[in-house]
Amino acid sequence: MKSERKIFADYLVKKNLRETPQRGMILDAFLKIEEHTTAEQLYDIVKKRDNTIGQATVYRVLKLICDAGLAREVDFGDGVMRYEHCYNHPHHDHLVCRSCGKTVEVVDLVIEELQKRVAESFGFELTDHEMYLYGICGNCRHKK
Amino acid sequence: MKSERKIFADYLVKKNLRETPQRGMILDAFLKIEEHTTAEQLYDIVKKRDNTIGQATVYRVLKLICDAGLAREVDFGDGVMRYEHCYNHPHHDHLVCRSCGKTVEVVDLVIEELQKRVAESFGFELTDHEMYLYGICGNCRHKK
DNA sequence: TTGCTTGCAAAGGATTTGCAACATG
DNA sequence: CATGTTGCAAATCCTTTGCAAGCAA
Repeated sequence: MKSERKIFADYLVKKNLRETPQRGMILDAFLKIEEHTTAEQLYDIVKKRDNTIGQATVYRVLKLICDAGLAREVDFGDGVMRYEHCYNHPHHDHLVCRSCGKTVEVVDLVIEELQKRVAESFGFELTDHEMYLYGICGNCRHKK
Repeated sequence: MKSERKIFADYLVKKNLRETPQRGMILDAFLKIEEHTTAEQLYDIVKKRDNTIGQATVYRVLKLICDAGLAREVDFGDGVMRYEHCYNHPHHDHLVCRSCGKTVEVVDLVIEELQKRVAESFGFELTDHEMYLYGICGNCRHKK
């Protein structure tokens, strides 16, 4: 958490941007949440501490946090962008329960390697990928 | 194309929905396009034949076409939903060029199998998945 | 002081919906 | 005829932007 704040501060300096209480609060709130968050959830949290804050600021700061390499956008295709921690949190994909929404982070190195090969076999140089596995989790299956 | 129309007609009957010239036109236009299409592109095409048609109708019919099993939504994450043929067009994923937007359909059975196993290893029963491979295609790489 | 930041409200873009007029079976 | 269906415009939803006032450096 210390180093994240430092990274953000350094990022602001490097980009000639300013440190403000709003930016600090939003970053702290984001760092405190371990799960995926939406801009609105973050806004609700921060508003409790300072009810004059605007949603636009949350959106703007979230963008900065991503830019600083501390967050990453995750799109589950439900129309709302989610954000997850990026620092000390290497690439991974998501397994999502269609029933309860629970998500699990997954990585499979063999899949990653095969993706690269598939891309290459079509003459593409793979830059990144997105993979969402949807299913029904054990809990939900047993409830039925 | 014959059978697609038949499938759609059967679907309408089964759901107690009606066959209308608009639905026919939109389905035909969709079937004629082999690439991914957006509602707006389809709207532009259909409007040439009948300029009184409304966008809402296109959106509504596109939903019916998906429901009938003839189309499938594809989300490249750029804020616009695309639709692709589904009939006689088995599951596949997409390889997308970050530079020119060109897309290639890909399938890798080993990856598919591994996805299932990864899900199972977390107690999930895989229902479906989405995989988008992003990269730079050969053409774009050589231009630079 | 300089010019980045903020909150507000309005704007945006894609998609959906309410509704009265209109067709289909 | 009873219901679906349509086009229109207004409404949504999430996110972005313009702007004047407010702050950081």
